[in-house]
Amino acid sequence: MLLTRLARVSQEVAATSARSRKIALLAELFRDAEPADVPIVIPYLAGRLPQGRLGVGWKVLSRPVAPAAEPTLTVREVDALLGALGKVSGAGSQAERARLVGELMAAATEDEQRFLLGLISGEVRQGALDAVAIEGLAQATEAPSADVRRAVMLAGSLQTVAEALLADGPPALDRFRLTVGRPVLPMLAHSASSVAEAVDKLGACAVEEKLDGIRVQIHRDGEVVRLYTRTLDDITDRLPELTSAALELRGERFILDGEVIAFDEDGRPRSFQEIAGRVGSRVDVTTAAETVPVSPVFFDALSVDGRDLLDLPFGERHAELARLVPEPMRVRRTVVAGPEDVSAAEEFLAETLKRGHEGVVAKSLDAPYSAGRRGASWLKVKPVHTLDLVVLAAEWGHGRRTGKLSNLHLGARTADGGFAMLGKTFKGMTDAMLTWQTERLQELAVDTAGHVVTVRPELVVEIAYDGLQKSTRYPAGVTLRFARVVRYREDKRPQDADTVETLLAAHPEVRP
DNA sequence: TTCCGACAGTGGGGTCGCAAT
DNA sequence: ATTGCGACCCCACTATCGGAA
Repeated sequence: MLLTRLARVSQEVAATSARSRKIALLAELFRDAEPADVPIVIPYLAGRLPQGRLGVGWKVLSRPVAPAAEPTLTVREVDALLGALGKVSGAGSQAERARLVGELMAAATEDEQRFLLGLISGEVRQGALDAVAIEGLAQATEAPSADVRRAVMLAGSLQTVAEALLADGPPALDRFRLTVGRPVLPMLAHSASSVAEAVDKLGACAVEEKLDGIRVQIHRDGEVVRLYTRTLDDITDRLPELTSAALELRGERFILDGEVIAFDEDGRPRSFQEIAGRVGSRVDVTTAAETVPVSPVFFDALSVDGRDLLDLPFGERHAELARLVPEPMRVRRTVVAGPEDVSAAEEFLAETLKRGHEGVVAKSLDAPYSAGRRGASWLKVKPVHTLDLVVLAAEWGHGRRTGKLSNLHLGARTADGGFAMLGKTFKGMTDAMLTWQTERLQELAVDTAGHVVTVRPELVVEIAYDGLQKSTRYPAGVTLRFARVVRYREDKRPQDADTVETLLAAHPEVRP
């Protein structure tokens, strides 16, 4: 199949906003793909490269290359070239990668270049990723979409399911079962603004500590243990403590879901930054393990002794977990009967925060494990802090925010009467706010060159954030975690904004 | 008819590791 | 040695479609 066909379909998919139309367009293309093209065409149209990342980013992609006049590239040629690109390493590799990208782009027409650019940079912006591609695949093969989706979650890969399905038809879906050693996409949580709201929605539920670490799925088959992250990367070699912990458990074969965290000498949880650094360390694992030893804390069991527990209600899965995992290695929790019990849940949240954790997750006791989905049966509750900060500058947006000032630079007052930048945010704005702030900030602009518009520090904005963390980037030595806009405070003047001093006082556990 | 779940998009900060300077 | 870049951890929120209520 020619790449130009994919580029054209991707453009059509992007042009329509109707999801049903996107699905139909993808299905038509999938039907026409030759078997050898399938493992390439499916991920490409889901906006992803089968090779994953290539070591090529904006720096290389932004170099313009004269396009070819006629479309001649086949998807298999492109795949072969990108495959080679991903394998380049060692000295001179950056130049070699740039050369290969240049070669590919020179062989592509203008439309194809645009498509390849989006693909390699991970920004296809066609309004269809895996979930829509799954629907398209289901339509193309006349398989029930729920079955296809389930198979993809269990395989952890759209591509393998697509190949099997297009080769052998719907019966091939039966081959995808929960298997120890093959990671499944983890279940995710929604947010609730309070414990009361969460308990109200769920009724009888477990309220569990929410630990601020790294999600881990642990597989044991006899003496073999493997660990996977939320995105199904294998991190077994980086966390030897977890392998030991898994081997000490009573079961021989199981899949558990949990979080990796670390404690300091006083038994307080270490900061997310320290844990993420540890999990990210690959080269000198021994030293990293001595500096920041980690522990697993489990909260769910997906498979025990070859039995698939995914469809069991959470209450029953937890009973299995409790049989296998001793108390200290399980997440702390309390069970509430319903809204009449909300004070117990609130008390548990207060205790959890006192122990230094992030918040709680309320989980319905009768919900199955919805792999890969952000089910409404898990609701996280975290305390939210707010500040009044001053807008120091704004950046022009991309994609659907093109032409709008989007990303705000936020400052707090300093002792000398100036402002210290604490970070940026583009979150929480409605379209109306984007339009309004684009106009207002341009009135305040003092420097409009480049993609950052610097403004007079006069506009006060209320910002919500999850916490403070250390920073080497910002002048106060700290930055806000997950900052988002609540509303503009036109009733406040910049001299009414919060100061760095009060911010630091509110978070005594964080020192710049 | 209205409501709500699921999705895609828009990027944020930090850290590590590798290659280039 | 230091710097720049890319990959991957964590994440919030809004707009929109389309099925459920």
